Amino acid sequence: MNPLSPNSSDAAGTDASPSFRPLYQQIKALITQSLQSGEWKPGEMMPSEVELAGRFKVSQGTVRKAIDELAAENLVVRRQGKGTFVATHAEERAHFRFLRLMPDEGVPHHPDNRFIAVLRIRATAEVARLLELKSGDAVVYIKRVQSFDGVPTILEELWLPGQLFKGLTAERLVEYRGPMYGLFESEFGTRMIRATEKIRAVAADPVAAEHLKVAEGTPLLCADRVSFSYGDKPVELRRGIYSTARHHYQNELS
Amino acid sequence: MNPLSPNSSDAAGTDASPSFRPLYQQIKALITQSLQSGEWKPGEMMPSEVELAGRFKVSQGTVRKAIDELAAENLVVRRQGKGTFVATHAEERAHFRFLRLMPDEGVPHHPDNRFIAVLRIRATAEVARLLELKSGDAVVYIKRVQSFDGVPTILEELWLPGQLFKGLTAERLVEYRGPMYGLFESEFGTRMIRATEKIRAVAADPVAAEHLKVAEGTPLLCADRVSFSYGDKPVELRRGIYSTARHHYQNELS
DNA sequence: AAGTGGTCTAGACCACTTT
DNA sequence: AAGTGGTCTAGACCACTTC
Repeated sequence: MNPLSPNSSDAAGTDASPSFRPLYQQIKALITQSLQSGEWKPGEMMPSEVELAGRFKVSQGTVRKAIDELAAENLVVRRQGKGTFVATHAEERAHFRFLRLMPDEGVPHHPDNRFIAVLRIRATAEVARLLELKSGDAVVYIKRVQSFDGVPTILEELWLPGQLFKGLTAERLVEYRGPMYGLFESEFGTRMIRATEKIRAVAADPVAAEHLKVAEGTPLLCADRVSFSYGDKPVELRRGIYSTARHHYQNELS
Repeated sequence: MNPLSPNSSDAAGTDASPSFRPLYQQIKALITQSLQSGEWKPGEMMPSEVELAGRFKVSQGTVRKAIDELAAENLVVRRQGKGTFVATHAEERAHFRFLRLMPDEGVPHHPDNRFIAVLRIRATAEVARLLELKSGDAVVYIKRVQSFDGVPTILEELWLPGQLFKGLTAERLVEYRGPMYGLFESEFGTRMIRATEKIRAVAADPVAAEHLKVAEGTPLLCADRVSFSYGDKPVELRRGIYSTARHHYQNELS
C-alpha cells in the first residue's frame, strides 16, 4: 500500500471511487508544492528521479510521468545526463518565451530599456479586479519604452501587487540586466509561469505617438496581459503598445 | 531483435550510434504515415494499442508513447474506454482552435459567412514562395466577410494551391456547414495540422472600410497565416483583417 | 463479459555528462 | 566508473464504455 490517498480497495467502506486521482498527479502536486515553497530555487537542480521515487515511495516511472508534465508546462527543464532543473527566467532562451514581437527581417535581439515612471499608487477598480486585490490596495506602476536598434517600438505599462514587490525601485530596475521576470523571480520570489493576452488594434494617442515617434492616429497593437504564478494567482498586469512598422506579433497555432 | 532499424549492436560494423533514434519515434513516424495516406480517415477509430503493438512487434508501452506525442500534437484524440480516433476539423470544439478572435463579452459563437469572390488565378511571386509553388502556378483565391450577430468583423482572403483544390467552387463553399477546414479535409483530403501567424496593426483601406463598415483609417488587426499539413507542407495562405471594436485576439502564453 | 485506454511496477539497458 | 535522464519490456491491474 502506498502512503498517499488510496483510490480504491481501501481499509473499509464501499469505495465506489467517486473521485479517482492518479498517483502521478498526486506526486506532481507534491513536487509543485516544493517548487512553490522554494525548496529548490530557480536554476537549481532538483533531486534525481530515483531519489524522489524513494522519498515518495513510488516507482521511478511514476515520478517520471509527474516530471514529464511539469516539463511540458515549463516549470522544470530536463537535461539528459545532468539532471532536472527548476526553470528560470534568468536565461537567454527564456527571454523570448513571453516576448512575441519579432523583427520582420533579421534575428531577434534584446531591446534597450528606458524607464519613464516607477510609482507606488492605489489600485483602480479595474486593476484590483484583475489582480484579485481590493480597490485602493497598493500597486507598483511602471512605464517604460523599449527600443530596437535605437527605434522606440514598445510602450509598456505594468501594474504589480504592492505587497509582493515591496523593495522595487527604479534603481533596481535600471541596474538589472536581462528580462524583468528574472528580477521578479530572483529578488522578489515571484515566478511567472503562464499568461493570457488580449490583442487589439488601436490608434496612437498623443502620449503613445510621442514615445514611439509616430504620428497620432497611427495604428498600433495593444496587448493586455495578465500573468499568473503558481496556483493561478495573478501577479502582473501589463499593457504593451507595439509599433508594427518593422515588427510583428508572432504566434504559432497548433 | 525488433524489425525496425537497430540503434546499436547491429550485425557488424563499428556502430558508434551516430544518429540515435528511439523506437517509439520510429513507430510514431509509421503511424503518421498511415494517417497521411488516409489508411484511417478523420473521425475514424484507429487500431487499438495492443493491435498496433502486435503489428509493429513492440510493447504496448512503446506504442503508447508514440500515440501520446501524436495526441499532444492534436493529430489524434484518445477517448478512454472507446479508442483512439483520427482528429477531425468537423467537430464543434475544433472550430475555435484556429479562430482566436473572441468577443469582448459573451460566449463565442459561429460567424455568418458571405463569400465575395472564389476565383482561380495565377500565383504571384510572393504567394508562390510561401506556398512553395512556382510563380504563375494555379491557385484558388477566396475572399469573404464573416459577421457576428450581423456585425461584419472579419475580412478574409485565402490562397490555396490549385492542384490540391481542383473541384472547389463557390457553391461547395456556400452549402457547406461548419469550418472551411472541415470541407478541405473531407472533400479534398487536405488536413491542416499547424499554422503560424504574423500579426500587425493596419489602417482600414477603402475596401476594408467598406466591407467592415468602418471609417477609412480605422485601426484593424491584420493576421497573415500560413497553414501546414503533414510533413510541414504549406497548403493555405490566409490574410485576416479583424475589426477589434467588440472582439479581441486571444492568446495563451505558456 | 469483453474491449478500450490509463496507471503502476520492477527491472534491464542505453545515451549523456561529469568525475 | 558513477550518476543522471531516456528507452523498452512484460505483466498486473484500474477506469471507462459497450455489448
